Amino acid sequence: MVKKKEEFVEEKEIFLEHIQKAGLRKTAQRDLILEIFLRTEDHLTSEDLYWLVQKQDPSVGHTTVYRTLKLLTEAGLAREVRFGDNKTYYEHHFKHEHHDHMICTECGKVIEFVSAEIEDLQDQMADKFGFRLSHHSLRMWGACAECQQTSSDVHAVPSGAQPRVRVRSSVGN
Amino acid sequence: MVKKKEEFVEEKEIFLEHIQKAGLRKTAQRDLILEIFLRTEDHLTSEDLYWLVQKQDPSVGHTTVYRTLKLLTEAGLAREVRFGDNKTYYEHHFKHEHHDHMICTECGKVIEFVSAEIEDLQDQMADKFGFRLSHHSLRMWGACAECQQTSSDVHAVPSGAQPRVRVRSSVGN
DNA sequence: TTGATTGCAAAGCATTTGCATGCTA
DNA sequence: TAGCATGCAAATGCTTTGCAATCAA
Repeated sequence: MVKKKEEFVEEKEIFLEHIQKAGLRKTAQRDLILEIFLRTEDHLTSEDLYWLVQKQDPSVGHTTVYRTLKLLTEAGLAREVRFGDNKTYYEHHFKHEHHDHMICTECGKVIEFVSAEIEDLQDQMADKFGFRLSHHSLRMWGACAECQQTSSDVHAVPSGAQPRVRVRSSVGN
Repeated sequence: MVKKKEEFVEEKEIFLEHIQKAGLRKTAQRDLILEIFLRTEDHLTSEDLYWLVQKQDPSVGHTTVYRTLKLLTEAGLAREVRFGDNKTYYEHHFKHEHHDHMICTECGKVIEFVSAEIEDLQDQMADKFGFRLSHHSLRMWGACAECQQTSSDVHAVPSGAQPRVRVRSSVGN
């Protein structure tokens, strides 16, 4: 069973469709960038992704990675997130249900969580103002369980790709 | 009754205290910037505030406004917010209870709202992960009631100071 | 063949920093 | 008087743009 060839079929189809609808073209660079992006389950900056792409094909430039990430975002495959260090991170969006982030200001760990209750309240709040919601962002900063034990004097969010802990959770159960 | 002299007494005291504790100095520029910031109930960028300050004293530079806003934030009088146009806005923080933002992507209007229910759920979620929360940010983007009626082709958030609609609200009542 | 795509270098933009001068405490 | 504050210019860091060469359709 040849698994490799079959990975991310759906995502690639979506990308192709988006590209064609917009009258754009499929290129080797875009394919490679998409491929590597999909393989990396992490929060990546354009810079981070650029270096990963470099390993496979040193001829690809910064600009193309930036532009492709924008494309992926438009296509609904990626989502931009910011954690407060003034950089734009990208995460998978397709088939990843909407989630929010808890960011540890000591070690930089990012916990993803899903809360249907919070989403419901948000929708209710929007309704109340006649607001038609397109998207939202909830981030909570603080110290994670581990960092509360180890008292450290490092307070900056470390650079580099942010580890991702994915958690589905509702307050109730 | 001389009202003018008595405005923002508490805020100014807090600022002075902060300044002295840090071994810094009270200056005419800082006083002016604080004064104007406090008088302006809006979401302001450093740039916005700079121009307001310019009107009163053209000798004040960009840098000082930037630096002073940082100071005000440290002192707990201001809070940084971002609405997605890649600029840092500042809003009053002292004696303004924590609130969240609903941002109209058509006209740029910003609605502030407070939801105790959402805050509660956030706290519960943090507890669940042993997270000690320091602060959070919830923003919701969409089309406001007015903009849903007037179909316009303007989609960018307009530049300049963002109008602020302040609303205290809970979903329940 | 046409026009989108690429990569480089340069430009943009918001923000920060170095430094000589000015001014509080 | 000591040393923090200021304002200018220059530097920074991330992102975008102009453009000539390349390449997909």
